[in-house]
Amino acid sequence: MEQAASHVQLNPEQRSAVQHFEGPILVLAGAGSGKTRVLTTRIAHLVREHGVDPSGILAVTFTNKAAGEMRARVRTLLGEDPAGMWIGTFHAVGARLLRRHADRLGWTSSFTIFDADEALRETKRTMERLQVSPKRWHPKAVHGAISAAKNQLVAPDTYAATAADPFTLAVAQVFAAYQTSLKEQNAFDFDDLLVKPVDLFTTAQGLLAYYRQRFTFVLVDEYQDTNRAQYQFLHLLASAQEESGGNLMVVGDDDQSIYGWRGADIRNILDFERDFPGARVVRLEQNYRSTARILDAANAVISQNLKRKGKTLRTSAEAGEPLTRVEAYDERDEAEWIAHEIQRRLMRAPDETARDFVVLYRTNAQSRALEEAFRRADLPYQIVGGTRFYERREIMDALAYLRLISNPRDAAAFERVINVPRRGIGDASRAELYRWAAARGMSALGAAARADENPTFRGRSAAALAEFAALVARFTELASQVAAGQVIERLVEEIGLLSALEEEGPEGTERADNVRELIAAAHEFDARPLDDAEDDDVAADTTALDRFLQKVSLLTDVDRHDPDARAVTLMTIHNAKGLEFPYVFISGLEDGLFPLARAFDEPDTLEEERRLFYVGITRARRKLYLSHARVRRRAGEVRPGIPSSFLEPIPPLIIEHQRTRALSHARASGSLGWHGSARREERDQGRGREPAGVWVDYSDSQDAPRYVKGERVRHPQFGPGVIRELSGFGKDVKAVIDFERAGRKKVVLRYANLQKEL
DNA sequence: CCGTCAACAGTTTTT
DNA sequence: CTGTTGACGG
Repeated sequence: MEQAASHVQLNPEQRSAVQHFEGPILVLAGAGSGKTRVLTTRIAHLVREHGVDPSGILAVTFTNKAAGEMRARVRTLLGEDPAGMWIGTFHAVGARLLRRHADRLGWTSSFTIFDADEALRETKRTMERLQVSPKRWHPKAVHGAISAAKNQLVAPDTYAATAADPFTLAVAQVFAAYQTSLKEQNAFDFDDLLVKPVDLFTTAQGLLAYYRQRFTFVLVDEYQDTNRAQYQFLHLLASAQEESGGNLMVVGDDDQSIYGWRGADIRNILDFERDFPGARVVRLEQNYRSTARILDAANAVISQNLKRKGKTLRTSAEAGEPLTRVEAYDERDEAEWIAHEIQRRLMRAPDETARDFVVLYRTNAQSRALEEAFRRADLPYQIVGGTRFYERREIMDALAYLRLISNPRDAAAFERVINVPRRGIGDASRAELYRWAAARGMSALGAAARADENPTFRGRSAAALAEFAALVARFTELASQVAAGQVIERLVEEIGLLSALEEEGPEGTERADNVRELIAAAHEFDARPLDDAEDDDVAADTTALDRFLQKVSLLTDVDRHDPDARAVTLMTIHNAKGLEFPYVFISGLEDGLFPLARAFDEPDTLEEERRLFYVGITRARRKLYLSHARVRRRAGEVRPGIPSSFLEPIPPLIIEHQRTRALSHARASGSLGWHGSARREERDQGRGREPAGVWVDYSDSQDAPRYVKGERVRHPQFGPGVIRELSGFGKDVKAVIDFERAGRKKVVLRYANLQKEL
C-alpha cells in the first residue's frame, strides 16, 4: 500500500490539487498516480486549513469499500473521525437521501431496494400481467431498455412518447406498469436510487436549496464512470449558482472508463471544463505503483485508442522483471500453469504470500477452470464475483422474510417466501390470493391475513395463510423494538430454517453456514458505532432492521474481498478496478474473449475493451503475466483461440514468451492442427529440444487429464503409482502403471479416475 | 401440491 | 456443461 500521506510527500501536481480551495476542479489521475491520497489529503486540508465543517463535505466513491478506506484515511490524517461527513457510493448516498425524504415522493422510509435479480423478476411479472409475452421479448432485454432509459433520466411518459417500433412500444407499456408496481410495493430498484434523488431535487420544494447549502464541498471519485443521472445529480448539487456551490472536485481517468455498457457517459469527463466553466484541470501522470516495463506495456496498449484526453504515465521506478506471455493448450492447461507458477514463486521467495497474487479474467465463466486448478494444486484462493453471497438462495429467502417484515407491501418478497418452508400454498392458491387482493385493493400480505373471508380458501390453506401473516406481523412488531441481529436470529429459529437446510445433506450444511454468516453480519451491524450522519436516519423513523436491509442491498462482492486473507484472489477485471497487487495474471487473452467478439463491429466498444485491458495491466506492481490458450471450451463447445490483438502493441523487448509443458509436448508431436502456423513454429523451435516424453493427444476429448511417462499418480483403489507406458489416442489412452501396493496394472485413463500426485 | 425428469437455452462486464 | 424451465405422474 501507499505510504502515509503528508504534504511533504506530495508531488507538485498533487499538491496543487490538494490545495485547491473553491471552484470546480478536474483531476485527471492516471492509474496508480495517488488519486486517493489527493482526495483524502484535500479533505483533511479543507477541514484543517480552511476550517470547513466535515458535515459540509460530500464524497462519492465507486464502492463501499473505497468509501470505507477513504473515511479511515481521512480519520488518520485528522486524528479524529470527520463527524457528519457523507462518504458513500452514488447508490448509498441516493438511498440515504431517499430514506430521509421518501415521503415527498410517496414512498416511506422503510422502502425496499430491489436488486438486479428482483428487478428482473418484477419485469417478468409485469410483462405477464400485461400479456406481453416473455417469449417474444426477453425480460432481460425489456428490463435492460428500462434501465437504460432511467440512467438517461427518461421517464416512462417521455419514453412512451418517443416509442415507435413494436419493441419500444412494448417496453413503454411495461416501463409504466413496472414503475407503478414498484411504488405500490414501496420499493426502488438500483436505478431509482440515482434517478429519484434527482426527482427529489427538482420537485420537492426547498430540498435542493437545503442540500446545496449543506454540502459546500463535493468530491467525486471515478468520475469517468458516471452516467447521465449521476451527472445531473452532481450538476444540481454543485454547479456554481448565486450564493453557493461550485466547489466540485472530480477525480477520474478517461482511460479507465469501463462502464459504458451501464450507461456511463465518457463525455462527462471529456466535457467537464465546458460544463463547469472556470474549472481547473490538474493532471497526475506520475505513477507510484508499477515497474517501468509494466508501464511501458500499459502506455503502448492505451495509445492505440483515439478517443482520449491523452496522457502518458511516467515513473522513476526501475525497469523490473520482464512481462511474461504464456501460451497454453486449453483453459485447463492455462489454469494449471498459473497455479503452478504461483507455487513456484511462493517457494522461491518465502516472503511473498498468496495474497500478493491476483488472477484476472474477462468473464466470470472463466473462473471455473482456475478454481479447479487451484483446488488440485491445493492453493488457497478467494473468488470475488460470480455467485454473490447475497444472491444465494438461502440468503435471498432469509432476506425476503426480513424485507417483508420491514416492508409489508413488498409483494416480491411475499411471493418468494409464502411457501418457504412448504406450507402447501401452491400456484393456484397464490394466483387466487393475488387476484382477490388486487380486487379488494389489499396487499398480498393483508389478503393473507384475512384469507378466512375468502370462501375459496378452506381449512388448510386459509389457516396456513393466516398463520403466515400473523408470523410476519409478530416480527414486524418485534423489529421495532430489538436490534436487527435479534430479529434474524429469532426468525430463523421460528421458521426452522437452519434445521431444514441441515436436512438437505452436505450442500445444505453449507447453506446453513451461510445463514449463520448472515446472522453474524447482522450482529456486527448492530454492534458497530453509529456512523455520524446516521443519527439523522435513526430519527427518520427507521428500525435497525430497515437500515440493515438497506445497507445489505447495496453491498457488492468487492466489498467482501478480504485483502488480508492468505489466498490468491480471482476476479473479473471490472472488479479489480481501484485495487493493486504485486503479481497480476491476466488470462484468456484471445480474440473473441478479450476483446469480446462483439467489440469488433463497434469501434467504441473495442476502445472500451482496450481500456479494460489497460485497467488490468495497471493493477500490477511488480510482475505481469499475460496468458492465452490455443483451444477454449465455451458453452460446451471447443473453439480455437487466436492470441488477442491487444497483445500486439506491447514492445517485444519487455516481454518474454513461454509455453506450457503440455503445449510443448503436444506441439512436438505435431498433434495440434488448429492453425497452419503450428508446423512452421515447430520447425523454428527445433525438434527434440523438449525432454523426451510421451505425448497424449487429447485434442478430441473434453477433459482428458494430461499425463507423461514417469509421472506419479494416485488411483482410487490401487493407491499411488508411477506411469510406465502410455498408448492409444484421445479417449482411449491407456497407461501401464506400477502401483506401490498393487503392482503393475494396465488401465484406461478415461475410466481409471486417476489423480496427479505432486 | 410436489417431486422428478426431460428439454432447453445461454455466457460480458455490476451499482 | 450447467442451471433453469416445463410437463407429467404420484
